[in-house]
Amino acid sequence: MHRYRSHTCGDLRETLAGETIRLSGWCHRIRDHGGVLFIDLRDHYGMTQCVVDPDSKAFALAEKLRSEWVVRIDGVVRQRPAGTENAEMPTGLIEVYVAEIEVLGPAAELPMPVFGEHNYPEDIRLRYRFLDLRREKLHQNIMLRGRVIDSLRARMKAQGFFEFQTPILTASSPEGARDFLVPSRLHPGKFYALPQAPQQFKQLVMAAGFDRYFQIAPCFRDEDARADRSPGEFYQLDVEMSFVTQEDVFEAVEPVLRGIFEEFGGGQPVTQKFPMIPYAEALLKYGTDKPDLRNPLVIVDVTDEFSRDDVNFNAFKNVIKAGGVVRAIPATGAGAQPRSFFDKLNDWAKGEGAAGLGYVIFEGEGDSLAGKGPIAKFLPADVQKKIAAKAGLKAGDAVFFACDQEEKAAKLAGAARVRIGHELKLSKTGVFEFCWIVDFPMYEWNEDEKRIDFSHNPFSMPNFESEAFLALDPADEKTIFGMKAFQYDIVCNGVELSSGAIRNHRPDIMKKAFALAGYGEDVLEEKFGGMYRAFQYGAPPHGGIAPGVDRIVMLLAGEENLREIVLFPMNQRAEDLLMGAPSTVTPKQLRELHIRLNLPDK
RNA sequence: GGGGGAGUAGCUCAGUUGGUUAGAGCGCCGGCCUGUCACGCCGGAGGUCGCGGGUUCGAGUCCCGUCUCUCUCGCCA
Repeated sequence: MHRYRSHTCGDLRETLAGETIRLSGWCHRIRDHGGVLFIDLRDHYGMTQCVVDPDSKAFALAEKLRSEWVVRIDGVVRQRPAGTENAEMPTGLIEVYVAEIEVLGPAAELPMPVFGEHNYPEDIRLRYRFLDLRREKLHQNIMLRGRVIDSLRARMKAQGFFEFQTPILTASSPEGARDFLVPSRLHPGKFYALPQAPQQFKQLVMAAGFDRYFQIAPCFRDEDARADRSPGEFYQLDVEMSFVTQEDVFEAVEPVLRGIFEEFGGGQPVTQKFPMIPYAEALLKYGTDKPDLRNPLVIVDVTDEFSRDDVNFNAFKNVIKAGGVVRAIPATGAGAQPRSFFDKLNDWAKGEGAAGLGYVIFEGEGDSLAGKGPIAKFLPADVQKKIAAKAGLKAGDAVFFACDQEEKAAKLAGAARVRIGHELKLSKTGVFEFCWIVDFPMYEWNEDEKRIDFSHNPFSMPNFESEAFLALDPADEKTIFGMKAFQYDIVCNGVELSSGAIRNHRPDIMKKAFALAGYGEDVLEEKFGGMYRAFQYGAPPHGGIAPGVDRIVMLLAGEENLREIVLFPMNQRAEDLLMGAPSTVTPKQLRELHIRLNLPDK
């Protein structure tokens, strides 16, 4: 017999009745009836009910066991007496009659129970993560994560992709997120940085003549956390390929994601052909570049309707005169809602910093729509009818209006759309709705620094004829801001899963692209020297994408926080409460690095 | 960095208008119990009410400060 076990706690079935076996595991739950005592023994594989009675020489020890003690049990498998089977347990037809118990690891009183599905404070869960991970849901989530990553690898390899490893200690990059810095001992005063993503490396891999790169890549960014954004570190399915168009990237990646969601999504339907939505259209119709398509509401622009001479609603007209727009958010079926529904949304909008949300409720039969509500009287009947037609409204529906400068109005309308869809329970559930967002603008206006800036990735190829791009006048802002890039996102259920681009592999176009954003060639040389150099010596056209592994697993696990699908996550303040990171270091360590602390006064 | 919420027993929470000895469930300790699977019954221990200050005859409760946790916005090419 093996020192610790002959079977796991998930193995035993009635076919093994009569056999002498050995199990090791955790005492999940103990039920002591005095004369008979039940121990649910749990391990990674399952749970088995073990029984002890006074005829067993293990009885005295069994009475001392407590939750989460680790024990070895020797006993005989037997069918449970008729009427005591438990259909909810895979091992529920049998039990183990215990002959001997050995305590392998006693447990102190628990700061949080493993048994049950209660919610516990995050800090306790994180400090005692090893206990939290024993709980069924979290344990399953971690196993799901591993299976998803296995499947991603298999699917990528099946498509001819090859996994490469890129450095973790690299150079600080000037754009984007804050870097995590690592001081160099050999070069006092200099620092390595942890990669925000292997972006430049994967492009260099293409320049180096490899093809179809992928990596389950760790990425590090020193930015504040969100529910769907881990502080510090996260993983991407990093992908890059040579001699490809945007469509080639889509065709490579779409089946991988669709397949993963079909394999692990619990049978929930997955979008078969991801629709392509231009960025500008997404902002208009959904008020965001990561629309949740489960929500059927579609925003429309009604600036023209409110601009008409026979409309006297000056609150909006004055904003329109100042360059603003009016967006209409349909609220299907909201006519039946109480007044408080409309007031609550209005209050919420004010809390978001907006002036408010105007609304009209439509009543009547068939063609005889009649608008009601505080601002209906400012709108002539045919304007009401036009708005209703545009927004697809009928009697019994309502419509909300967001009026502001375009960017703000779109954002508010988008948030209102989500809220209205949620309140009215209009969104589909139990589906994964995917889409591509395409045609991102290449440049945007940087209001803080009053200059033209890259709107996303400075390495993206502008969607613009090469010679015309090289000849562009930096003062031609209309053309510059109207220009799109070969830049795209994948969105699923309102979660941005992935961002990618066809890269700018031509040094001349890159130089021009940076010049338009106000950067000289010296900046290009200094900050992206390796890559810029590589592109001077024969670089292939290439492009890629990088879906966020953590967010994929989060969606598949049905969780709303990344901490539920990561083994040892940090808290919101980027602290690891279990390991005690970050921590102070010894003066010797600092001396070797030639670092002296200069801490802020408390 | 801004805003919201929270902090009372090991854990989850209740605690009225400021008023006697701060309670319940789970857990823990002891006792009873031979078929439970959220076992049941009886008893017990366990509290700096986050911390500091203030108002008051009297503060878990009101005020000020501070710390911690959490959500959210800024931020995340």
